[in-house]
Amino acid sequence: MKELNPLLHSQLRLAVMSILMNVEEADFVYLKEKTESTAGNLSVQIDKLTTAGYIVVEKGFVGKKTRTVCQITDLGRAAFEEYVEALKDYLNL
Amino acid sequence: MKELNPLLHSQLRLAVMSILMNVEEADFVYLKEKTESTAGNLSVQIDKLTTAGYIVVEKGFVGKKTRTVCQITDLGRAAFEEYVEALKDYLNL
DNA sequence: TTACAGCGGTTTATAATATAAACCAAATTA
DNA sequence: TAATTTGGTTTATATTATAAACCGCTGTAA
Repeated sequence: MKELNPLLHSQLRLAVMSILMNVEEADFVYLKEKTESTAGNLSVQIDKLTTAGYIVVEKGFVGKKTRTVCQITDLGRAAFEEYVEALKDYLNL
Repeated sequence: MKELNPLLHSQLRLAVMSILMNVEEADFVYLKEKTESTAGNLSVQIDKLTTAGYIVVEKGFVGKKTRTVCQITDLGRAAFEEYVEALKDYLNL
Protein backbone atom coordinates (compact mmCIF):
# COMPACT_ATOMS: atom_id res chain seq x y z
CA MET A 1 0.00 0.00 0.00
CA LYS A 2 1.29 3.44 -0.93
CA GLU A 3 2.32 5.91 1.72
CA LEU A 4 -0.05 8.77 2.41
CA ASN A 5 1.85 12.06 2.39
CA PRO A 6 1.62 13.00 6.08
CA LEU A 7 1.66 16.69 5.28
CA LEU A 8 -1.57 16.31 3.41
CA HIS A 9 -3.05 13.63 5.63
CA SER A 10 -4.33 16.13 8.17
CA GLN A 11 -7.89 17.34 8.14
CA LEU A 12 -7.19 21.04 8.24
CA ARG A 13 -4.26 21.10 5.85
CA LEU A 14 -6.18 18.90 3.45
CA ALA A 15 -9.17 21.23 3.66
CA VAL A 16 -6.98 24.23 2.89
CA MET A 17 -5.35 22.48 -0.04
CA SER A 18 -8.68 21.27 -1.29
CA ILE A 19 -10.04 24.81 -1.32
CA LEU A 20 -6.93 26.19 -2.97
CA MET A 21 -7.18 23.55 -5.70
CA ASN A 22 -10.47 25.11 -6.77
CA VAL A 23 -9.84 28.83 -6.57
CA GLU A 24 -7.24 31.20 -7.93
CA GLU A 25 -6.44 32.39 -4.39
CA ALA A 26 -8.00 32.63 -0.95
CA ASP A 27 -7.31 34.83 2.02
CA PHE A 28 -6.86 33.89 5.65
CA VAL A 29 -10.29 35.04 6.73
CA TYR A 30 -12.00 33.11 3.98
CA LEU A 31 -10.07 29.93 4.75
CA LYS A 32 -10.87 30.31 8.42
CA GLU A 33 -14.59 30.59 7.75
CA LYS A 34 -14.71 27.79 5.20
CA THR A 35 -12.74 25.37 7.36
CA GLU A 36 -14.33 26.50 10.63
CA SER A 37 -10.92 26.43 12.26
CA THR A 38 -9.41 28.65 14.90
CA ALA A 39 -7.02 31.34 13.71
CA GLY A 40 -4.13 29.81 15.63
CA ASN A 41 -4.53 26.40 14.17
CA LEU A 42 -4.95 27.75 10.67
CA SER A 43 -1.89 29.92 11.02
CA VAL A 44 0.24 26.96 12.04
CA GLN A 45 -1.00 24.75 9.22
CA ILE A 46 -0.54 27.48 6.63
CA ASP A 47 3.04 27.81 7.84
CA LYS A 48 3.67 24.12 7.35
CA LEU A 49 2.24 24.13 3.85
CA THR A 50 4.33 27.18 3.03
CA THR A 51 7.52 25.64 4.38
CA ALA A 52 6.86 22.57 2.25
CA GLY A 53 6.44 24.80 -0.78
CA TYR A 54 2.90 23.62 -1.35
CA ILE A 55 1.45 27.11 -1.14
CA VAL A 56 2.71 30.68 -1.28
CA VAL A 57 1.52 33.42 1.01
CA GLU A 58 1.43 37.10 0.25
CA LYS A 59 0.73 39.68 2.90
CA GLY A 60 -0.75 42.93 1.77
CA PHE A 61 -3.28 45.55 2.70
CA VAL A 62 -6.85 46.31 1.87
CA GLY A 63 -7.24 49.90 2.93
CA LYS A 64 -5.59 49.84 6.32
CA LYS A 65 -6.31 46.22 7.12
CA THR A 66 -3.79 43.48 6.60
CA ARG A 67 -4.68 40.70 4.24
CA THR A 68 -2.96 37.32 3.96
CA VAL A 69 -3.55 35.69 0.62
CA CYS A 70 -2.74 32.06 -0.13
CA GLN A 71 -2.22 30.34 -3.42
CA ILE A 72 -1.36 26.76 -4.28
CA THR A 73 1.91 26.09 -6.13
CA ASP A 74 2.61 23.59 -8.88
CA LEU A 75 4.40 21.46 -6.33
CA GLY A 76 1.36 21.60 -4.05
CA ARG A 77 -0.95 20.72 -6.89
CA ALA A 78 1.17 17.72 -7.80
CA ALA A 79 1.40 16.56 -4.20
CA PHE A 80 -2.33 16.86 -3.79
CA GLU A 81 -2.99 14.84 -6.92
CA GLU A 82 -0.56 12.16 -5.84
CA TYR A 83 -2.20 12.02 -2.45
CA VAL A 84 -5.61 11.56 -4.04
CA GLU A 85 -4.32 8.71 -6.17
CA ALA A 86 -2.78 7.01 -3.16
CA LEU A 87 -5.94 7.38 -1.14
CA LYS A 88 -8.05 5.82 -3.84
CA ASP A 89 -6.37 2.50 -3.13
CA TYR A 90 -7.47 2.71 0.46
CA LEU A 91 -11.00 3.79 -0.29
CA ASN A 92 -11.60 1.25 -3.07
CA LEU A 93 -12.39 3.97 -5.63
CA MET B 1 -16.83 20.80 5.27
CA LYS B 2 -17.68 17.54 6.96
CA GLU B 3 -15.58 16.22 9.79
CA LEU B 4 -13.26 13.34 9.02
CA ASN B 5 -13.69 10.60 11.61
CA PRO B 6 -10.34 10.81 13.40
CA LEU B 7 -10.37 7.12 14.19
CA LEU B 8 -10.29 6.33 10.50
CA HIS B 9 -8.15 9.26 9.47
CA SER B 10 -4.94 7.47 10.33
CA GLN B 11 -2.89 5.71 7.73
CA LEU B 12 -2.52 2.40 9.48
CA ARG B 13 -6.05 2.12 10.85
CA LEU B 14 -7.42 3.11 7.48
CA ALA B 15 -5.29 0.47 5.80
CA VAL B 16 -6.53 -2.19 8.19
CA MET B 17 -10.13 -1.18 7.68
CA SER B 18 -9.65 -1.02 3.95
CA ILE B 19 -8.35 -4.56 3.89
CA LEU B 20 -11.11 -5.81 6.15
CA MET B 21 -13.72 -4.22 3.88
CA ASN B 22 -12.62 -6.58 1.12
CA VAL B 23 -12.15 -9.89 2.88
CA GLU B 24 -14.22 -12.05 5.17
CA GLU B 25 -11.48 -11.94 7.82
CA ALA B 26 -7.75 -11.38 8.15
CA ASP B 27 -5.25 -12.42 10.78
CA PHE B 28 -2.61 -10.36 12.52
CA VAL B 29 0.27 -11.71 10.49
CA TYR B 30 -1.48 -11.05 7.21
CA LEU B 31 -2.38 -7.50 8.21
CA LYS B 32 1.16 -6.88 9.34
CA GLU B 33 2.58 -8.00 6.02
CA LYS B 34 0.05 -6.17 3.89
CA THR B 35 0.41 -2.91 5.76
CA GLU B 36 4.16 -3.24 6.28
CA SER B 37 3.72 -2.07 9.84
CA THR B 38 5.55 -3.06 13.00
CA ALA B 39 3.77 -5.52 15.28
CA GLY B 40 3.61 -2.98 18.09
CA ASN B 41 1.99 -0.30 16.03
CA LEU B 42 -0.48 -2.74 14.51
CA SER B 43 -1.40 -4.13 17.90
CA VAL B 44 -2.19 -0.66 19.24
CA GLN B 45 -4.27 0.32 16.25
CA ILE B 46 -6.21 -2.95 16.27
CA ASP B 47 -7.00 -2.25 19.91
CA LYS B 48 -8.40 1.14 19.08
CA LEU B 49 -10.56 -0.19 16.29
CA THR B 50 -11.80 -2.91 18.60
CA THR B 51 -12.60 -0.49 21.40
CA ALA B 52 -14.59 1.60 18.93
CA GLY B 53 -16.51 -1.48 17.88
CA TYR B 54 -15.34 -1.17 14.29
CA ILE B 55 -13.78 -4.62 14.26
CA VAL B 56 -13.93 -7.77 16.34
CA VAL B 57 -10.93 -9.86 17.24
CA GLU B 58 -10.88 -13.52 17.95
CA LYS B 59 -7.86 -15.25 19.36
CA GLY B 60 -7.50 -18.89 18.59
CA PHE B 61 -4.96 -21.52 17.67
CA VAL B 62 -3.68 -23.09 14.51
CA GLY B 63 -1.98 -26.21 15.76
CA LYS B 64 0.04 -24.87 18.64
CA LYS B 65 0.43 -21.33 17.33
CA THR B 66 -1.77 -18.49 18.41
CA ARG B 67 -3.77 -16.77 15.74
CA THR B 68 -5.47 -13.39 16.06
CA VAL B 69 -8.23 -12.99 13.52
CA CYS B 70 -9.91 -9.67 12.74
CA GLN B 71 -13.24 -8.99 11.14
CA ILE B 72 -15.02 -5.75 10.37
CA THR B 73 -18.38 -5.13 12.04
CA ASP B 74 -21.49 -3.51 10.60
CA LEU B 75 -20.67 -0.42 12.61
CA GLY B 76 -17.17 -0.40 11.17
CA ARG B 77 -18.46 -0.85 7.67
CA ALA B 78 -20.86 2.06 8.10
CA ALA B 79 -18.18 4.28 9.59
CA PHE B 80 -15.83 3.46 6.74
CA GLU B 81 -18.44 4.29 4.14
CA GLU B 82 -19.29 7.55 5.84
CA TYR B 83 -15.62 8.43 5.99
CA VAL B 84 -15.25 7.77 2.28
CA GLU B 85 -18.20 10.02 1.50
CA ALA B 86 -16.80 12.80 3.66
CA LEU B 87 -13.38 12.52 2.05
CA LYS B 88 -14.79 12.78 -1.44
CA ASP B 89 -15.67 16.40 -0.71
CA TYR B 90 -12.05 17.11 0.07
CA LEU B 91 -10.66 15.24 -2.88
CA ASN B 92 -13.09 16.64 -5.45
CA LEU B 93 -14.31 13.21 -6.47
C1' DT C 1 -6.88 61.77 25.31
C1' DT C 2 -7.28 57.53 27.00
C1' DA C 3 -9.44 53.38 27.27
C1' DC C 4 -11.46 49.62 25.50
C1' DA C 5 -13.44 46.59 22.00
C1' DG C 6 -12.79 44.32 17.66
C1' DC C 7 -9.95 42.51 13.57
C1' DG C 8 -6.20 39.80 11.66
C1' DG C 9 -3.10 37.27 12.81
C1' DT C 10 1.28 34.75 15.49
C1' DT C 11 3.54 32.36 19.32
C1' DT C 12 3.53 29.12 22.72
C1' DA C 13 1.78 25.64 25.82
C1' DT C 14 -0.78 21.38 26.15
C1' DA C 15 -3.23 17.42 24.91
C1' DA C 16 -3.64 13.71 21.79
C1' DT C 17 -1.56 10.53 18.43
C1' DA C 18 1.39 7.66 16.04
C1' DT C 19 5.22 4.85 16.23
C1' DA C 20 8.93 2.00 17.58
C1' DA C 21 11.58 -0.08 21.20
C1' DA C 22 11.56 -3.12 24.70
C1' DC C 23 9.53 -6.82 26.42
C1' DC C 24 7.08 -11.60 27.13
C1' DA C 25 5.52 -16.49 26.65
C1' DA C 26 5.38 -20.39 23.86
C1' DA C 27 7.36 -23.09 20.18
C1' DT C 28 11.05 -24.40 17.22
C1' DT C 29 15.79 -25.28 15.91
C1' DA C 30 20.72 -26.09 16.64
C1' DT D 1 19.52 -27.00 26.96
C1' DA D 2 20.48 -22.93 24.97
C1' DA D 3 19.58 -19.91 21.36
C1' DT D 4 16.22 -18.24 17.89
C1' DT D 5 11.90 -17.40 16.03
C1' DT D 6 7.00 -16.48 16.16
C1' DG D 7 3.11 -13.90 17.53
C1' DG D 8 2.05 -10.76 19.83
C1' DT D 9 1.53 -6.75 24.14
C1' DT D 10 3.14 -2.91 26.99
C1' DT D 11 5.45 1.17 27.54
C1' DA D 12 8.26 5.07 26.36
C1' DT D 13 9.16 8.68 23.03
C1' DA D 14 8.70 11.69 19.31
C1' DT D 15 5.43 14.09 16.46
C1' DT D 16 1.21 16.40 15.65
C1' DA D 17 -2.84 18.86 16.15
C1' DT D 18 -5.12 22.24 18.57
C1' DA D 19 -6.47 25.98 21.42
C1' DA D 20 -5.17 29.53 24.62
C1' DA D 21 -2.76 33.41 25.28
C1' DC D 22 -0.89 37.02 23.23
C1' DC D 23 0.30 41.20 19.95
C1' DG D 24 -0.18 45.39 17.10
C1' DC D 25 -3.30 48.16 14.79
C1' DT D 26 -7.89 50.49 14.05
C1' DG D 27 -12.07 52.49 15.04
C1' DT D 28 -14.96 54.60 18.52
C1' DA D 29 -17.12 56.24 22.61
C1' DA D 30 -16.38 58.80 26.85
